[in-house]
Amino acid sequence: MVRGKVQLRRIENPVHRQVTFCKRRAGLLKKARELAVLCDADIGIIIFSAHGKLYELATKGTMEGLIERYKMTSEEPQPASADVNPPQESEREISMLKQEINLLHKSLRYMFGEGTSGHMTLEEMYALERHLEIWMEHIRTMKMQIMFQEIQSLKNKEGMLRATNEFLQEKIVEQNGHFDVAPMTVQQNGHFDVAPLTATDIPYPLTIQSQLNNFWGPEQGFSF
Amino acid sequence: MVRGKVQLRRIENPVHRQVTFCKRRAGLLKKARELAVLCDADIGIIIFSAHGKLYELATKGTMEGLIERYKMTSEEPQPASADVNPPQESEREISMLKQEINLLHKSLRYMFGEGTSGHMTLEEMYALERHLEIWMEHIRTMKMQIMFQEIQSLKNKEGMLRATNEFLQEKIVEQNGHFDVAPMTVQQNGHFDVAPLTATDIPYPLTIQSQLNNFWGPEQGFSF
DNA sequence: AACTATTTATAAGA
DNA sequence: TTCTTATAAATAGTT
Repeated sequence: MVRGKVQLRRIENPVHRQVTFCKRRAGLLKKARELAVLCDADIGIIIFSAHGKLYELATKGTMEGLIERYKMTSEEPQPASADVNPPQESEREISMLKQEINLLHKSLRYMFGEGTSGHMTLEEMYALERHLEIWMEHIRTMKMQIMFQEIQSLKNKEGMLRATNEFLQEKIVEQNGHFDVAPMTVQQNGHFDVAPLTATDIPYPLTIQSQLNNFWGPEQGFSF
Repeated sequence: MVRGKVQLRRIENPVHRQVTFCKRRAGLLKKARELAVLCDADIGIIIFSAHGKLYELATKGTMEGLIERYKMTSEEPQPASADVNPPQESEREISMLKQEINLLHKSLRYMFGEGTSGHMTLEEMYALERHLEIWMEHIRTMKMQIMFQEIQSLKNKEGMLRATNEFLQEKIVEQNGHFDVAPMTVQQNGHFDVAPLTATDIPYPLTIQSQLNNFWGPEQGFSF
């Protein structure tokens, strides 16, 4: 454009070309900055020199941000491809999602006793606490159901055995006319004391265990 | 500029601003095209007007192509900052993370019976199946521990009561010289049959239930 | 990198 | 928006 109009074609002289590239590149970026300021526009410019060197300008935020916005805007006509956020948004979202997944994994590990809770941060512990409150409700409900079943079963068995004992004792009294068997008592520690008997090493039928296995069942109990 | 130097600040008059935007935008793009041709450069320009309208120029290939090249070139020098992925990568990652979180939430809901499994897709069911396999291992382990404790406790009680019964029967035989009490048997259904006794509505001491509650404990059992 | 003669871009007005 | 035009800005060629 000066001192001899420039032809709109590649400058063959490498030195001339390099100089012109340098000058015009600066001019282009200056014009872009002016346009951005004067007209309140957001401009991103990417320039690759003939040798592949990168020059860039982003008049607002980062180039990545402008690119994201570009993709959002230019893809809108095709609403098929869903959420393309600005990059800070994307990164924040990724970070938050990763955090949540991490917490869920840790929670599961923690719940099932695989992880050492020492690896959790305080923040994670707070979050986990909230989750655990909900889960504890479910667990308590399940526990209560199981307890109820178990208690019913034991009540039944205990009652039967006690009735048998009473019956036998009555029989003895009936036939003997006097008590020489002390009444059986159930202690708080869950052990039985029968006065005239040393209750060590008393054999018991395996059928009891079989029945219990059947009651809990390999597919029953906690298998929900 | 012309007829009065232009201040490098936003043009307040909206009409002037719009006109200037139009003119200078055209000029900028023209300059960019000239630079690209003269100096054999590849240039991409993204312009967002103040109202969000997009204008773009790519002197070689498509804007997407230039963006890809930009990301490749600009990320190479900084291998330190971790995952600044190309946008498809980011989107894919977000999508996958969201999917996993969704699955975990659904799994928890499913596990604790809140959700209707009908809302899960086949893919989710497969993934959940893999998770459940692991969790089932933990649950089974826990169940086995509880079963073991319970069985030990019941063995103890049953053994005690059986010993007591045997002792009482011996007592009777000893004093009577003959059997008129049928031996107690334990059936597969978990009910006791005592020959001379109709075992309905037999009272039992509440201490049994108290002991069981203590055994499971409001803070014991599943409270891990 | 600096200079400068010109061309080019463009602000204001129509 | 587009055209005109006076003038500022950009820059090719030179040093």
